[in-house]
Amino acid sequence: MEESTAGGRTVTLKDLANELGIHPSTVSRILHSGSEVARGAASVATAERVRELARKRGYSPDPQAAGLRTRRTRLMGVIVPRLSDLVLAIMYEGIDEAAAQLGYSTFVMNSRDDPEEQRRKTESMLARRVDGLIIGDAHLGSGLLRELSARKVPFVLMNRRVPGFPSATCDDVLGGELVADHLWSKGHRNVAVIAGEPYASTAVDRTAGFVDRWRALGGTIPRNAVVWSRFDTAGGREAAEAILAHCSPRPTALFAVNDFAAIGAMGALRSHGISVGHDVAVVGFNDTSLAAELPIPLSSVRSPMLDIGRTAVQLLKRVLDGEHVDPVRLEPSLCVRESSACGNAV
Amino acid sequence: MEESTAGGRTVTLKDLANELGIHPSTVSRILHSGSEVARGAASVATAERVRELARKRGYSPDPQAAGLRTRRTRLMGVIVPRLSDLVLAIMYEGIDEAAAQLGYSTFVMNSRDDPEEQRRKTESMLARRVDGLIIGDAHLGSGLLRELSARKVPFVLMNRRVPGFPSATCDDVLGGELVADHLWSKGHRNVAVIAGEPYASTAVDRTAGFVDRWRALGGTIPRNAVVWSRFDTAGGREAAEAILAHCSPRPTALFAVNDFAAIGAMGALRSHGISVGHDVAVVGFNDTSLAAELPIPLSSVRSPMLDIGRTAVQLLKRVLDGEHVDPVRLEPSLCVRESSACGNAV
DNA sequence: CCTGGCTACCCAATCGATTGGGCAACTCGA
DNA sequence: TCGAGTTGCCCAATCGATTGGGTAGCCAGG
Repeated sequence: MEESTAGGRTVTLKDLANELGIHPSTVSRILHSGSEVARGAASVATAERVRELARKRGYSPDPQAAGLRTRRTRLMGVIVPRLSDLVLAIMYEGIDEAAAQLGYSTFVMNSRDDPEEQRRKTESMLARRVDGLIIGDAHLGSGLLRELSARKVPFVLMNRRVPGFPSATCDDVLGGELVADHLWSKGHRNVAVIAGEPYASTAVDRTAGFVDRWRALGGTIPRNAVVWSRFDTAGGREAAEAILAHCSPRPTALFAVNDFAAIGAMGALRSHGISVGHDVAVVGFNDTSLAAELPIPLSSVRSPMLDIGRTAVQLLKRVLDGEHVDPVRLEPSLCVRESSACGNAV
Repeated sequence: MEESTAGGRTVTLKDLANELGIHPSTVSRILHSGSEVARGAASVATAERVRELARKRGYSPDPQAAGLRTRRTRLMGVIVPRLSDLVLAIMYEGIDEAAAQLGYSTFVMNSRDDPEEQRRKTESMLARRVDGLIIGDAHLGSGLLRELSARKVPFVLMNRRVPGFPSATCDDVLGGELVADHLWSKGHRNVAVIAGEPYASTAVDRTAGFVDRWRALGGTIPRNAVVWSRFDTAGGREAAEAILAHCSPRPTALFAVNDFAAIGAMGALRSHGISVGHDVAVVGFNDTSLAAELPIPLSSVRSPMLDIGRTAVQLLKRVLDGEHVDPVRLEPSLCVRESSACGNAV
C-alpha cells in the first residue's frame, strides 16, 4: 500500500478521481483547500472517501505541476558564505526546522563571500524559481541587494544586516558592549580587538559596540589595537601576531568577534609562551559548541543562532505574504569562562 | 535588459517564439537540445537569432514546467545527520560544487541520526520529486535502504557505507590501521579507543582497522578499552572519563575515531591534570580545520572530505544514468602533530 | 515529369494540479 | 407553486516546456 512517489508509478489526482468516479478538480479542492472551500466542493462523506483513498494510495501532490499552475514553489533559497562555518550551519538548522513547519523546503548555497559568486548563486536560486531568499552573506554597501529590491525579489537578511533591509540578526552592538563591560570590570585597561571582515555588519557592530562602550567607560583604544581579519582560525592567528608585534605594552585582553578567530588567537598566544586566561584574557563571540570544550574554555558571547535562523524564515514568510517587516535583533548574553576569568592586577 | 526571473514578468519560450515569428517548439529545440537535434530543427542563422534574443531577454527555462514534462527535476536530495557537523558540512560543499557542475541542484536535510527522522526526510525529499538521494547518515542494518532499493529509488551512500549498496567513503579501515602503526611505532603498548556510534560504519571500520592491526602487531586491547560514544565533544569527554575510571594501568595513548570526540577527550584529560602529548598521546580522525589550530595541535587522520562529496555526486549521476556502480573508498593519510609526537618511554 | 530525400520548420498532445464558472437537483419560504 | 438559495459536483482552460509526428518547398537523379 506504500506505493507513493518514486521509482514505481506515481499516483495522481486523476487516478484518485477515476477510482472514485468523481472529477479531479473535486479531489483537488478536498485535499488542498482550506476547509471553507473544501466544504463547498463536496459532501462530508465524499471528502472522507477521498481522504481515505489518498492515504491508502500514498498520494502526494506533484510540486512541479502545482507550482507551474500557481507560480509558487514553496521553496526558499538560502545563501551563506560557507556552510562549513559552524555559525551558519546552526542558523541553517533553525531555518530548516522553521521552513519545514511552514511547509517550505530550502536550497542552500555557499558564496564564499565572493561578490561574483553571490550574484551567480542568487541567479541560480531565482532560476529555480524560489519564492524568496534568505541572504546570510550580505556585504555592507553591496549593490546586489538594491538590485534585488528593484526587481521585487522577496528576501530577508540573516546574520548580517544592512540598513534599509529586513533582517534577523543578533544584537551585535549589545554583544560588543557586554564584552567591554566584562573586561573593564575585570580591571583590564589595555585591550585589543580582532575585528573580523569590515564588509560584515557582525564584525563592524561588535567592534563598534565594544569600542564605543570602552570609551564611554573612560578607556582608550589605540588605532593599531583594532585589527581587521578573516573569521577563521588562521585569520585570528595572524591578527594576534600583528597585535603582539605592534602593540606595546602588550594588551592584557583580546576581544575576537568570532570564536574561531579567538581560537586562532589562543594558538598564537600559546606559541609565544603567553598563558591564556592568566597573562592575557581572551573573549570570543557566538559561543559555538567548541568554546566550552576547549582545553582552556573560552569566554564567549552567546548569540541565539538557532533563533536567528527561525526568525529569518518567519520574516521571509511575512514578506511573501506582502507584509512590511522591520529588522529584528535578538539578544545575546555573555558566558564567562576560564579564558577571561582572572582579571588584571588593579 | 536584465528582466529575467523574479518579481517582474518572466520570459517564456512562447515570448521568444512570438517575437521571432517562429514556433515555441523550434525555440525549445534550439536552446535545450544537443547540437544534432538543434541542427535538424533550424538553420544556423535562425539558431543564432534565437540564442541572441534569449540572452537579451534574460530567458531562463522554467524548471517546473520542464520537470513536469520530462519527469526529471535535476534535483538531488542530501540527507545528513547534522550539517553543523563540520565533517558533513565539508562533504556537502563538495556535493554542492560537483552537482552544480553537472547542472543539478541539491536539497539538504538533517536527520539527527534518528530513524524516524530519516524516514520522514526521505519521504519529504521524494515528495519534492528529487531525481536521486545522497544518504550521509546510513545506519548499519537499517531496513530503510532495502525499502528504497525495492521501490527503485536511485540513491548512493556517502560517508558511511553499508555492504551491498553503492557508496563514497573514506577507507576507514586503512585509517584505523595507520593510527595503529603510528602509535605502535612510537612505543605505546597500552592504548584505548573512543569508538563512536556502533551503527555507523565510520566508527566500526576505524575501530576494527585499528584493533585488528594492533593485534597483528602483537598488541592486546582489553575489552573495556574500547568505548562506544557519541561523535561530539561531550561524547568524547564522557568516553575519556570512562576510560580513566576503568582502565588500569592508564593507557598511554587514545585513538578517537572523530576529531570532536578527540577534543572532548583532551578536555577530560586536562581536567585530570594529564598532559596531552606528554603523558598521553591522542589521535583523532578527519583532520578537520580545527585539529591543526588547537592549543595542542591534534594528530589526526586526514580524510578527503571534499572528494567524498564530489564522488558521491558522480556516483549518483551514474546510477541515474542506469549504470551499475561499485562502492568507492578514498584513501586517508595520517597527520602527526604535537598531541602524539612524543612516544612512550620504550 | 516523377520520385526521393533533404532542410527548416510547424502542430498538437502531454505532464499534473488549480480555479473561475457552470449547472443540475433539491430545499425552503412565501 | 414559484422563485431563490444551497449543495455537490463537473468542465475546461491554464501554467511552460517537451517531443513524436508531420509537411511545404526545394533540388537532384532517372
